[in-house]
Amino acid sequence: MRKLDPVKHEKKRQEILGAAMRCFLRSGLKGASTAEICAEAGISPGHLYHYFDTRDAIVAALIEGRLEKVTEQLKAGIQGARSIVETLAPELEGQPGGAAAMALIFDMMAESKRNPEMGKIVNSHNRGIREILVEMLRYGQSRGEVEAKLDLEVAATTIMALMHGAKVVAMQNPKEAGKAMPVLRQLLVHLLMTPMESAGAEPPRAKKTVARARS
Amino acid sequence: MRKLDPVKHEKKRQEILGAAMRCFLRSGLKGASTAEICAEAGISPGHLYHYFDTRDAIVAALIEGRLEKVTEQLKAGIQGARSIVETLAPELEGQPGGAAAMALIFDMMAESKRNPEMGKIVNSHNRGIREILVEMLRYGQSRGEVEAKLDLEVAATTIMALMHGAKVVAMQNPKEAGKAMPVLRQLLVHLLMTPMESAGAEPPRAKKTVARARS
Amino acid sequence: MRKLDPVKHEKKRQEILGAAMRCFLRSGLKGASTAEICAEAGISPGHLYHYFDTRDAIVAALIEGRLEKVTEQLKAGIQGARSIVETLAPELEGQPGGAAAMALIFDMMAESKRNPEMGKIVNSHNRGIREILVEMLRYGQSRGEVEAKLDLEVAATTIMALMHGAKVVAMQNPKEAGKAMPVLRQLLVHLLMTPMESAGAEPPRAKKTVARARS
Amino acid sequence: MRKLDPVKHEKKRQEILGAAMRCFLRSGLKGASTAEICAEAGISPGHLYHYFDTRDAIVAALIEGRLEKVTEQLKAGIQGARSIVETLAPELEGQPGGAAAMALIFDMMAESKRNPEMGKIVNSHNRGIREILVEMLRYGQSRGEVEAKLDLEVAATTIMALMHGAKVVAMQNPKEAGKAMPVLRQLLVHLLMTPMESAGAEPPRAKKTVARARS
DNA sequence: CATGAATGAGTATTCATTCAT
DNA sequence: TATGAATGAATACTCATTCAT
Repeated sequence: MRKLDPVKHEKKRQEILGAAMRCFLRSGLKGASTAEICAEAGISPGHLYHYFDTRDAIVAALIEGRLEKVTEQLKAGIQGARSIVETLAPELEGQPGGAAAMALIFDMMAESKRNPEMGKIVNSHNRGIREILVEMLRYGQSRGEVEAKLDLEVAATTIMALMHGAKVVAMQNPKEAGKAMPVLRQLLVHLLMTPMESAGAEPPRAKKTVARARS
Repeated sequence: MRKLDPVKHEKKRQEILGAAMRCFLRSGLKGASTAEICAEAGISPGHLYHYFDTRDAIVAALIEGRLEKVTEQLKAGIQGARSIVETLAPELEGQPGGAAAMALIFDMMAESKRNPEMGKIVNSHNRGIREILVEMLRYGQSRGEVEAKLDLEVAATTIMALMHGAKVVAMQNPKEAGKAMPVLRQLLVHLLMTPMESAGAEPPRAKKTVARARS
Repeated sequence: MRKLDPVKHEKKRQEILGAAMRCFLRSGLKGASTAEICAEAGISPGHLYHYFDTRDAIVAALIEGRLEKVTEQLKAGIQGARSIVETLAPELEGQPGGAAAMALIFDMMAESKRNPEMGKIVNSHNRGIREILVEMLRYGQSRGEVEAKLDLEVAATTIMALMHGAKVVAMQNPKEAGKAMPVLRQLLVHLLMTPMESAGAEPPRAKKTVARARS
Repeated sequence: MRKLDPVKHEKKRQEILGAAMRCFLRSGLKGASTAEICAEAGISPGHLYHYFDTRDAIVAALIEGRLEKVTEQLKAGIQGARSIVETLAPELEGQPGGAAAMALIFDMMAESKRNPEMGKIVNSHNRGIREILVEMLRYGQSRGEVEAKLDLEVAATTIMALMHGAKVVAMQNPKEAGKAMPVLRQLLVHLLMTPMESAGAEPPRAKKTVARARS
């Protein structure tokens, strides 16, 4: 008798989160008020707090959810045995939600720099994504898809930069960005595959080698 | 809004803009209130409206100023007869203002997607920057620094993606990003030197070089 | 509000009242919310209204209960055949609950001035207490413990003033108040023993002195 | 040009405080909302915060003001060369504002137990009042109006208890309280003047006396 | 040019209470 | 008997902006 229906509760929670997402897409992370969210969700202002302690809790849940989704997609890509480039290609293109979704992502990034609570969430997920990328690259190395001597950590960071950069230009100018995507893809290929001329001589600390990064 | 002494007026205006910038860096584009700005600028709330019709006008002026600065820097670089890579290198690295400055840039980008007024400003400047880049690349071609067959518009867009991507990772994880910057630089070199149409072709210039990263 | 098992119902009611009292002591009469009370009582917000029609009903019940307790204590004192001074002495000292309990009493007194419903309750109990005191004094007269000519109604009011005054100083400054209590007790003795009509007369019983207090 | 008219500012501030006091008298310290206060003062909700940082700041200012008034009255009394009893007599009677004013005083006392900020204010003023009383009593001793051996600190505390007790009964039952006031006055006289029988032998620590107080 | 008084809609959040289950 | 979903008015407080001086 304690919890009559935790399933229903969670369902409503997700419903509200959906409404909140629509509001944030429409009005921005700071621009959407609790009133707007309640109206969108079709609930009373007080009722919102039955599901979330705080407006920030909604934002946090949303960021977390979004990042989890990205993580899952990457993970799914890695397990799908497709080539790394094919797996990452969609990330180099626009988001499904379009410009608004990307604007929201930038809102979130900016917010995570100012609100330490969200900074933690975002940072932890960034780390998670980089780990996935590293794993993906390592697997790529074992298949010969990725240059063996590549410093995977640094490569992962670089890939993230490519992904984010692609998103920015996609947001600002989708048309031009579309044309640039194949180029970005070629840069990605180049990053993964660069043939090393100084191949013969690899000293333990790899003097003339490529993509050597040290933590 | 009448100005008796236009010089002094403009000076004060810039002073206020400086104060506003400090506030925006501190509290975000939406987070800084006019009250905060007035306090920082040492003026009364009413007086603010002698210099700006609206809070948004401050934001617009600030965005405009910031973009003009970037444009000028690029222009200065092009005229300094340095190589393209050298000119663009600083853009691949962190901003002077640090993470806060980058967070603010993302605030601005997000805002420009939602506020059409600012969208216009940002778009026009984006176009300006791309034109500068194109010009820069064309000049590079004439010097043999840039592959002749490169589609300059597309290359410019790609460069902008690299620049933005670098900023994002620099904001989120300055340490790792520092290591990735040389790699991004190598990708830039590759972009300029490679005939991108011939997919993944053999780059004759990628000799001792590519993607060597070292902290 | 229907009660199937009146005994159990009343038991639960008292349980809730206890929880409410703890909340009121902690957060004040206005400061404690129904939510806080429900949490403390371990029941759901809706369930509270099976036992009380209104938040005010809880307050009323609590005031009533508290006053009944005081009344009973006084009655018990009177029947215990102890001297009046001994019976009243504890009332001149601090409350068991300490400062919080006294603060709550003052909350209640203030509330009773503004909420007529509670005013009635408090007034009726005040009258009850005065009657008890009068009865007590009359019995004291019959034993020669109380001056025969004393106006008992007035004396009872005065005693109530002493009791309340003691509580105030005990709440505000328990340390100093502790030293003043014996003095108040002497004033009580003086009140009972002196024919008050003869203004400032020579008190034959004030032998070994009054009001000598030491810091 | 800095401050156009600090006098006007202070005047308005006092005006608002007056309105707030009326609200607190009407609805209680916790019961009066900022909206109610603004309406009573005839200002907009936002404007209130031009004069006070916080609702609590209003309460604090009000408590402080009220206590200062009491302090001044006592001081005026002491300097007016009237007898102590005459000076204190009005304090034993009802407040000018009637029951509501007293209810508010009890609200304040209760609040000062829960809000440390106000606790400080109230405590400091309580100390101030006790010091005035002590001074008053010392002066009385020099005039022979007060028994020489009286412990002035303890006597002051006792007097405060009488004053507060008088207020409580005045609030709860003004009619009966009116009759009791002369008795309280006699108790006060008794407290101040009690002739010590064990007068000859005053050991430093007052052995055989009565009203020996010890914590 | 400059002040600060003034506004009123808007902010997130809390509240006592009701109701379907 | 008991739950927790749901309400909507109320809470203290902030905001960009206007205006008389």
